[in-house]
Amino acid sequence: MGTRQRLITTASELLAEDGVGAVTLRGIAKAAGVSHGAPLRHFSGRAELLSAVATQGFTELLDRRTRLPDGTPRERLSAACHSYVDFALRNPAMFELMFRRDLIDPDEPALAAVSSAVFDEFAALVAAVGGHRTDPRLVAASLWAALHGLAQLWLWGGLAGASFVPSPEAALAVTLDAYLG
Amino acid sequence: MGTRQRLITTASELLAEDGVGAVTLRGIAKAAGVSHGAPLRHFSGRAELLSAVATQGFTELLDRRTRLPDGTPRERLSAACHSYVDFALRNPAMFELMFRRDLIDPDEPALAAVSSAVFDEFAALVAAVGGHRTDPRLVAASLWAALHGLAQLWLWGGLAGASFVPSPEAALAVTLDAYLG
DNA sequence: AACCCGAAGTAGACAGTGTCTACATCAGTT
DNA sequence: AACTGATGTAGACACTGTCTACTTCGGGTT
Repeated sequence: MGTRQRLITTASELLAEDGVGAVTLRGIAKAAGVSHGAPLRHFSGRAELLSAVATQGFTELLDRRTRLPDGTPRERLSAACHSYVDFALRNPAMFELMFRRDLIDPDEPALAAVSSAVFDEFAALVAAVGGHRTDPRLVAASLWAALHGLAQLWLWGGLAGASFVPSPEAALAVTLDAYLG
Repeated sequence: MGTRQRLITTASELLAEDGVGAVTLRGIAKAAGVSHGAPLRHFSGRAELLSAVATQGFTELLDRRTRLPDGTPRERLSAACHSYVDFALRNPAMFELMFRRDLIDPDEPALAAVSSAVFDEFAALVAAVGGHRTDPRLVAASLWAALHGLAQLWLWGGLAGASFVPSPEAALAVTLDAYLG
């Protein structure tokens, strides 16, 4: 495995183990067994390396979409929604990195391609269900945002101090009921 | 105005002007006209200062809730939803700071109090509308997450590269229609 | 009045960060 | 054989947050 790929792999491992704050260029280099300047021979800077890591995250998200179980369009859409929230809760650091535009470069071609592919796939699932009053892609954007906010708010622990703490599954059920019920 | 309050005010101004990345402890001190070590006489560290700034953000959010126009419960809830997204889009840096748990301390008493008050206020608005099949607070959590995700996704520009770019107003309309329609 | 003491501010230091530059190594081409 | 470009190293620089002396100064106590 070349140094470039090992840097990406090492960064992914550090990310999963110690969180976004621990993913430092020098730390990655040390963990990969190279000097602190070596990463700059393969990436223009930290943003480009982390963008490559985030691209892997979006790719896994896309893979989950293509491996949905058979069933009615509605069942497939519901499974995709569960899958999105499940991915975020299982890989909190990766999920955070994927939407931290101060750490990654959203204009990175590979990253932009796979992230918009994720949206297009999702929009196709929404369109397949049908029965909407407006453009399915508009509904898809709204529903995706709802899922995204659910994951984000839950990871943030924003409701931890409130008087009422719902489970993410229960909140997701309400969300799906609102859109699909 | 005491130094402590001036530090908070200066930090808020820097945040609004130059974004989250520019809000550095030393930069705040310089802009406030004190030495780089002075802030530590009033705050235990960066997290405590930024938590105070974020608390002001949540307080403004709460103020918006208490100044909703008269009308039916449904109209008031709709106005609150618009207000939330509007706040996020108008104050992107503040909105980002308010949910960056690596920069602030969510357990800060004042911050935890006002943020959960925002949720409780919102849950009360949802409950006033009525007609839900489940606990209104559960619906409130789901709807809040939808609004939050909408603002977040829009600020992130995640759909900028996609083949279809909806306006935030249109997406919000779909969201409200799903929950209230 | 003399003393003290704690709060507030300053300046310096330290480790850590991303990035730049000079240098070394080494395989492949001409 | 000599050059060349890619790859890696080591050092430096400016910047960050935080810690630790050191000063300054105003208000109470004795």
